[in-house]
Amino acid sequence: MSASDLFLADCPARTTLALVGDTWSVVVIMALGEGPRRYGEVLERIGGISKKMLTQTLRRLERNGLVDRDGADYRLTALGSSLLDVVGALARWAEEHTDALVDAQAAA
Amino acid sequence: MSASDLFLADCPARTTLALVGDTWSVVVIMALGEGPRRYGEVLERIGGISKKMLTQTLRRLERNGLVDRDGADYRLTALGSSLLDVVGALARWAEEHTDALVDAQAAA
DNA sequence: CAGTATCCTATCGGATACTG
DNA sequence: CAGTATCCGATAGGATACTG
Repeated sequence: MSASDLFLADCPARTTLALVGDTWSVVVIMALGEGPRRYGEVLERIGGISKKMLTQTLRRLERNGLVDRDGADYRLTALGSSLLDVVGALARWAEEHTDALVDAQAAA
Repeated sequence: MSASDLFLADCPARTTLALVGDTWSVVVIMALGEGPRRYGEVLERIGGISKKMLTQTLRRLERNGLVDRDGADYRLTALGSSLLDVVGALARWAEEHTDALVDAQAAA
């Protein structure tokens, strides 16, 4: 079914998955999904992120072509926007199922 | 728009996001999405995963109510299945946009 | 077969202080 | 304002060997 098999070790899709496999990428993408933002705006929008991690996350997203940068102005690229939908679904799931997750943890 | 705001630092959805914020959770969920599997089957299905990480990932998913366990038989719970759709979309995105990602990295 | 135990390195991520 | 530099602890993750 899949052209490239996610279950293969050398599959590039694995690398791609790793892109969102960290604490902040998803949240930063969501933040920029609201529109172009300046560094300081993103920093304020996202509670708890440090300047270090914000810079680091933005640089990686930029390096992977998901974010476009002009000085301190950041915005999603077309590629980044296409990820926004997927990531949005993930965030929505997270928000909707938080109770169930918390319950499960408590029961364990 | 969102009941719980993903951008707030103390939002439980953040914790939930962290659940898939690692290398293996998504792949393991995809693997179990194909049906109930035994430990060794999952290990063989997923290239490159170590026994240590498989066990660790399965335990965490179990603790969070996404995976049900009976001895060495594992399967997704209803909650886990609901995540499968979302995670599937993510995996599909990863597979579809691999080329663009690779190009972007090369250009950088 | 299904793990556990141990060791090791790399990365994650926060705190703080500094710079142009 | 928009970072960079440095230090620190915690976790991720691989390799290998061992156990019932």
